[in-house]
Amino acid sequence: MLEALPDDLNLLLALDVLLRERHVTRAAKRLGITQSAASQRLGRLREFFGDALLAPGRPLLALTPRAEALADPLAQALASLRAAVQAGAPFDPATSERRFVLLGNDLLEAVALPRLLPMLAREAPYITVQVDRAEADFVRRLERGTADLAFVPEFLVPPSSRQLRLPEEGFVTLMRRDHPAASRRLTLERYLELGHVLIAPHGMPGSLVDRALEARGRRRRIVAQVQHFVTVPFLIAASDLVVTCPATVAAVSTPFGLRAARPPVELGVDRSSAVWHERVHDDPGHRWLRSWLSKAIRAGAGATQPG
DNA sequence: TGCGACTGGCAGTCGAAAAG
DNA sequence: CTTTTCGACTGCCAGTCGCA
Repeated sequence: MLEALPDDLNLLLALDVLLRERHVTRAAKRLGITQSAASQRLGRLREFFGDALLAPGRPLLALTPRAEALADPLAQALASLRAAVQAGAPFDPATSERRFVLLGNDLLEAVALPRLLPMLAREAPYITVQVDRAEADFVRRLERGTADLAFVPEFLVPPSSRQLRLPEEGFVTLMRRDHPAASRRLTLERYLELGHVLIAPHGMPGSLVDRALEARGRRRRIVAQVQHFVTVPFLIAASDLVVTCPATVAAVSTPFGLRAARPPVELGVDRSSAVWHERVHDDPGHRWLRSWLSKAIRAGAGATQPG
């Protein structure tokens, strides 16, 4: 009879990594073992499950149906196990070698990391932080435990999730300081005559501005669409294009000497949240991360307002 | 009975070579 | 280029034996 679990539970850790990477060499690096050792673990897993699990493919190995069926339950089980182990263990930031995975956009990297990293150097020198792009599957990644926190628009937060609301912030329209429109009040008619940059992070729902304009039966001319916030100041400073964006973008654009104007359409405020899964709510390490986040938010409150 | 030394089996690692 | 296989080596662990 097939045993329920392999004798060596490290095999399941290896399987989890192999199914994620779909590449024996890369999985070996992540596991901290040699490629041949990873290959041998895969061999034992194949024998245990009586299935190839990973079939030859390019550029990545292909998951068999059995492996597809195993991937999610295995990831969730391991995530629960890690959470259980971590919940029972004291968390000391001074000695912890934990890695936190944050999901967000490049603005998170530009704004949060410069505050976070000096604090880590001071209080938690062995902890590492990885920022991945927040995409439509962020809920699944939190569930699976492959991410710790996601920074997303509030309307995307699932009702069941734990969340910390980030400070609301207004929108501004940015243009270069000597832009022909910079010296006059930005009316709706003038706004619609301009060429616009649309920031549309990959995989996330689209533009608040265009929805607001559409409600009034108007349309703007989008000349360029980009995925990243921090590249926008370069575009704006070097062209006659304008961008309408959260005020934080203006705050990180200071070196470019851009002019921030009040958008001529009512956009309300930008509401975002930091979201995490119930499973890690009581985890001491996760609590520590969130307490830092709360402090950083309070310290950084009061973003740039349009002038 | 407890302790330390020794031994054999097993699993894991590495480097090299073969295969696809 | 990547994966698989093979042989040599190493470390761990359980079992055995001798000794106090």
